[in-house]
Amino acid sequence: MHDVYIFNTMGRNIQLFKPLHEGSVGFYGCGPTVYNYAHIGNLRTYIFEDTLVRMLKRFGYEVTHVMNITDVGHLSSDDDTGEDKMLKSARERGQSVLEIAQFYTDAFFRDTERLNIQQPKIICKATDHIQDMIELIKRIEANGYTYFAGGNLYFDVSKFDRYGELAGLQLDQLKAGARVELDPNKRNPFDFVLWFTKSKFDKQALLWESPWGIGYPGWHIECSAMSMKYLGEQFDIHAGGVDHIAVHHTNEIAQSEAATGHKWVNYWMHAEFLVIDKGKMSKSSGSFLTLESLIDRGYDPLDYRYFCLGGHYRSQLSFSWEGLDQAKSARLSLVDKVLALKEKVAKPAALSELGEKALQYRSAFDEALADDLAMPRAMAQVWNLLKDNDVPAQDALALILDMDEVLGLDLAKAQRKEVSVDPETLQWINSQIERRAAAKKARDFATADAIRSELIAKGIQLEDRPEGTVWRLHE
RNA sequence: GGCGCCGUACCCAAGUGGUAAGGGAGAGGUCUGCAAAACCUUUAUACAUCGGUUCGAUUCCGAUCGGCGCCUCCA
Repeated sequence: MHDVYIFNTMGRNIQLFKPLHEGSVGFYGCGPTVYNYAHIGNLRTYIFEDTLVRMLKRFGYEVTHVMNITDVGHLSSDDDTGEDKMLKSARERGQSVLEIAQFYTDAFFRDTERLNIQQPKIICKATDHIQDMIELIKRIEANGYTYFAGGNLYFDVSKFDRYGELAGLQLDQLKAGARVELDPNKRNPFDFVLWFTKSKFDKQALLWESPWGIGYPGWHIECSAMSMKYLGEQFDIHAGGVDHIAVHHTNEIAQSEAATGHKWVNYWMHAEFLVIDKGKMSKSSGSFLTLESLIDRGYDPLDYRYFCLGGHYRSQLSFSWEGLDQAKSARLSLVDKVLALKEKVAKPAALSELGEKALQYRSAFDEALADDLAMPRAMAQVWNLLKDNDVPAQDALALILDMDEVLGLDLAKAQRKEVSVDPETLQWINSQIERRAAAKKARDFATADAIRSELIAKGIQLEDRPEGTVWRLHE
């Protein structure tokens, strides 16, 4: 097992990762609220989490990855003035909440699959765990951390000493929320709702019985309840986007530890934003790009995955079409190199028999991974390996495929796109190639070049190799 | 108003107290009838600005300018 260092938001420094149970990792990643499509900024975070899990597995850990699906309780604001996002979406589209949730859940996993993101071991829906949430809230209440006001059960942050530690919040800066419309029921602006029974919006189907009345859970409680259910009352790593630090995760910590009386999560990891036009991508600002829209523009989802691998997860990454083009070129080049290696050697070397040079690259690659998931440095090693002519081809192939277990670029399955061309076109192309070969033989280069031009105009690029002419689709 | 982050070549992006990884793009070359592909070489004399600490700073400290994020739903 390899030592792994990660940046812990709690403490804001890089720490040696020590799992609760040797050899295994309990990992909870905040999942999507399924009221709309995920945009590529959201997807960056899931690519990060996937890379993290792959890295831990590479170093010998057994990872139990849990992800929630938020299909209720996530309000458009954190007091009772907000409307539930799911209900709002359902109302606007004239569909049931169930239909909306299912539709966008499917869309989400279709995206993650196309990005070669491995499915979490456990995927849990909030609506399937209402009872777990109620039980947890009862514990919080029994421990004296709650109060009931205006029909809702609130968490009283003043009762929790360490409130705000994750984000470095200071409770005495209450006026910080001056811009926000305050919920008059709250004793403290940072208090948050555990259970709603009252809201000005029509709740219809999404209501459950509870000790506090018929209603629905606050947003934060689902992550506490479900993570504890599947990972235990204390577990190793909890990850999400940086936007969750100050509110969502801060509140999760407060309620979780208020319920159990002990520490909940050991390491907090947060992915920075994808920014576009000097701002984060968001559903409201109009800068909303889905994976589908990238595909429509001719990109492979893995181009985007490669793009994300180019920046460190704790740094904002600037998205631009030019940047995506660059990632696409680089990825295609990588695929070409792997294909060339595959053509060169019958089969890759066994990892246990790698030569010294290859082992050096492997070691440097692993060092980068183990140093807070430094993917840009890891990628540099990939390229250094591929450029080094002193590494035997079978070693290089074995190692690049080994590295790809973490990169997730699907290099093992890499193949030339040309295989998808229909037989008729194929026959035509081959006949053109034969005509050109004949012209070349007769030293009629004008005709030969004309044929080549005609093909390139149709997106077919010829390559004269020593063993004969081959072609490829040209983009 | 409070808290935090960032500013590295044409673009994306690492990194270090002792003068800068990698990728894309560009340039030159080898090969080729010519291309393409491949390969080779090449592309940052002040790493935003101004001070300070230091033998020495891009890397540490302070200020300034610019950008971003969170504090409000948000990955």
